[in-house]
Amino acid sequence: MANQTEGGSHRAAPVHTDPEDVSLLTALSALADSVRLTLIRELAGSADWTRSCGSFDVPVGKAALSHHFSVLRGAGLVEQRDEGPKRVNRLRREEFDARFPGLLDLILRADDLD
Amino acid sequence: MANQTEGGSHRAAPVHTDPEDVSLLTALSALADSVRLTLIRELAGSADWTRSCGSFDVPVGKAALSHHFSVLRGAGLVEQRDEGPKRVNRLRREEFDARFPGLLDLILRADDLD
DNA sequence: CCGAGTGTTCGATGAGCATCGTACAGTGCG
DNA sequence: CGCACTGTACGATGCTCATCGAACACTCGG
Repeated sequence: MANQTEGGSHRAAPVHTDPEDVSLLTALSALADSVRLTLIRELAGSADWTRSCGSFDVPVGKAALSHHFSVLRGAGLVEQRDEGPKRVNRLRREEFDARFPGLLDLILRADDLD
Repeated sequence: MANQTEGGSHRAAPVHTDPEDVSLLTALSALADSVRLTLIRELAGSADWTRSCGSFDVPVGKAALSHHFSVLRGAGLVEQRDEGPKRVNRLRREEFDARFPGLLDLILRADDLD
């Protein structure tokens, strides 16, 4: 069934995955990409719901960017919400950390990527 | 015949990478594979230098197995040594943990892979 | 109601990589 | 020495995935 609650948006709601349902392999695969790593780290440096998808400084086009956010949602790392014409993001810190303790901290603490 | 000293082996020594020189992306990429994850976990359940490469229960041929160990070495996760005709392995727990604190523990503690 | 801005979807493309089979190179045992 | 065992090197193959361009959908401000 569609879970389209209140009758505000006529837009396809982003599909989220609960971190509890994410396998270790899925989580690691989602993190093993430089673009997604950058997204997560930039997101971690901003307040929740303040960054739209297009506001990130990554060297890929819109289509690829949309794909990356889809992967991040599927790994339980990012939550999205439609706000006007934009889709704003939130890093699921607590939830993801409960499933994979320390992993997110490790990613954010690292000083070099490549 | 007892153990061989420095001048004994005429065999190509395995190329190792110090965990300190491993990037986060390289580490995550190495871990984001079910076969390698299995190798690491099986290795963690055995004493150091007791497991030869062929002694692991993974559904791949010799060639692929050799490749996986090469990746694990390159990520600073595994150390290898030639012992007679076999190549025995050791999980670099302390060293890798010093570079990426908690990551290895997380991998080993996880109860499901996929 | 139109147009600018934002993001998704679709099909195609290219690169990387996991895998295999085979040939090759050491090692040690009989 | 010759042979079984172990692992690596190499070339080929097939699949996954990151990316792009273009078309489409939705929102909001004139």
